[in-house]
Amino acid sequence: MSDPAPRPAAPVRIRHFTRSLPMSLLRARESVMRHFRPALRRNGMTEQQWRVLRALMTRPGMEVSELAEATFLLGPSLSRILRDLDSLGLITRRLDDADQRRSIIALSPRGESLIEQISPESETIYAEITRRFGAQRLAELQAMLRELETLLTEGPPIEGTGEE
Amino acid sequence: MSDPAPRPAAPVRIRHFTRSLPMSLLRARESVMRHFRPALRRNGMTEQQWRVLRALMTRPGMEVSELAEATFLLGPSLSRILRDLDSLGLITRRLDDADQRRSIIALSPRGESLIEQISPESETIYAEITRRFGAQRLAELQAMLRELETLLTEGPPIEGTGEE
DNA sequence: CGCCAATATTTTACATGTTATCCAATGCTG
DNA sequence: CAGCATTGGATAACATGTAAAATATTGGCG
Repeated sequence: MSDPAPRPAAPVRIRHFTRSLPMSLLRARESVMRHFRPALRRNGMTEQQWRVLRALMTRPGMEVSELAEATFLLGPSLSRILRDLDSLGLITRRLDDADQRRSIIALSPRGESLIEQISPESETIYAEITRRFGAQRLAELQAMLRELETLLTEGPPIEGTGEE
Repeated sequence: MSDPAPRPAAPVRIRHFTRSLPMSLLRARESVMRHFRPALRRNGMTEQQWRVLRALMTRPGMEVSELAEATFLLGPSLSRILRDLDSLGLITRRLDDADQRRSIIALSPRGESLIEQISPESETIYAEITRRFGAQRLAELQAMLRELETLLTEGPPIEGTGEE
C-alpha cells in the first residue's frame, strides 16, 4: 500500500468538463462520423480527401484557397491532400493563366466516377441519421450551430486577461 | 483566357456539403476553440493537454483508460501527452498496487497551480460565449447534441451498401 | 526597368489522430 | 504451476492539424 488517504476535499468547483461545449461538439461529431468512416474506408478515402472531392463536385474549378475555405482545411493539410489526390489521378491541376500563383483544381473523370460510386452509400447513411433524429430537429440543430458560429466569428474576439 | 466554356450542366443534385451535419459541427467547434486557444497557448498548453489536466482536476487519481474515455483521446495520443505532462512535472504516475498493469495518474502540485492560473481566464471566455449565445439556448443546444450522440451511439450501426 | 511589399501556395517542424502491433502483467485452466 | 488467452498500456508508422517560414509570382513605385 502507499496512499489510501480518502482525499478529503476534492475541489470540484468548476463545471464538469465533459459537459463543456467544445467536448459536446467533439463527441457529437465523432458519433456522426463513426457511421461514415467505414464506407469511406472501403473506398480507400479518408474523411478529408472526401471533403475535398465533394467540394469540387459542387463547384468545379476552384482555387486552392477557395477549396481550403470550403473544406475547412488549412493550407498545409490541403496541399498534401491535393498532392495525394493528384497522384491517384482523381483531380487535375492547372495554373491560372492570368496569375501563375494560383492553381485551378478540378475533378478528373476518374474522380467523378469515384464520387458517383460513393455518394449513394453516403446519402443513405445521412438519410438514416436524419430519420433517427428527425428532420425537423436536425434543421433546428443546424440553425443553432450556424448561429453560434456567426456570433463567435463575427463578433469581437473574446479576450481573457492576457494582454501583452 | 483559355477555357471560357460555360460548363453546361454541373450535376449538383446533392445537398451542398458545407451544410452537412459533420461540417456544421466541425465549424461550430472551431469557432468556439478559436477563442480558447490563445489563452492556452500563452501558458504553453495545447488543447489536448488542457483537457487532460481538467479531467484530472475534476477527479484525481484516474487510470489511463478512464482518462482516455473522459478526454476523448485515443490511447496513443494520451500516452504521448502523459509522457510530456510528466516530463513537465505537471502530473504524477504510480503503479496500481493491486494490478501492476494499471497506472494511476494525478495532478502534481505544479499541475494544480497551473490550473489555478489558467482556469479563471478560461471561465471568463466561457462565460462570455454563454452570454452571447444565451444560457437557455446553450443548454438547449447541449441537450440536442447529447441526444444526437445517444441516438447514434446506442442505436444499431448504420450500414451502407458495403457488404463484403 | 529594378526594388520591394503583398499574395498564393508549398514546405518545414512538431503535436495529435488513427490503426496495427508489441510488451508486460494478470488470471484462468488444466 | 506451466501454458495461454486477456488486458492495460506503450510503441510504430503514417496521415492530418497547426503555426511559422520559405518560395514564387504579381503589382506598385521610384
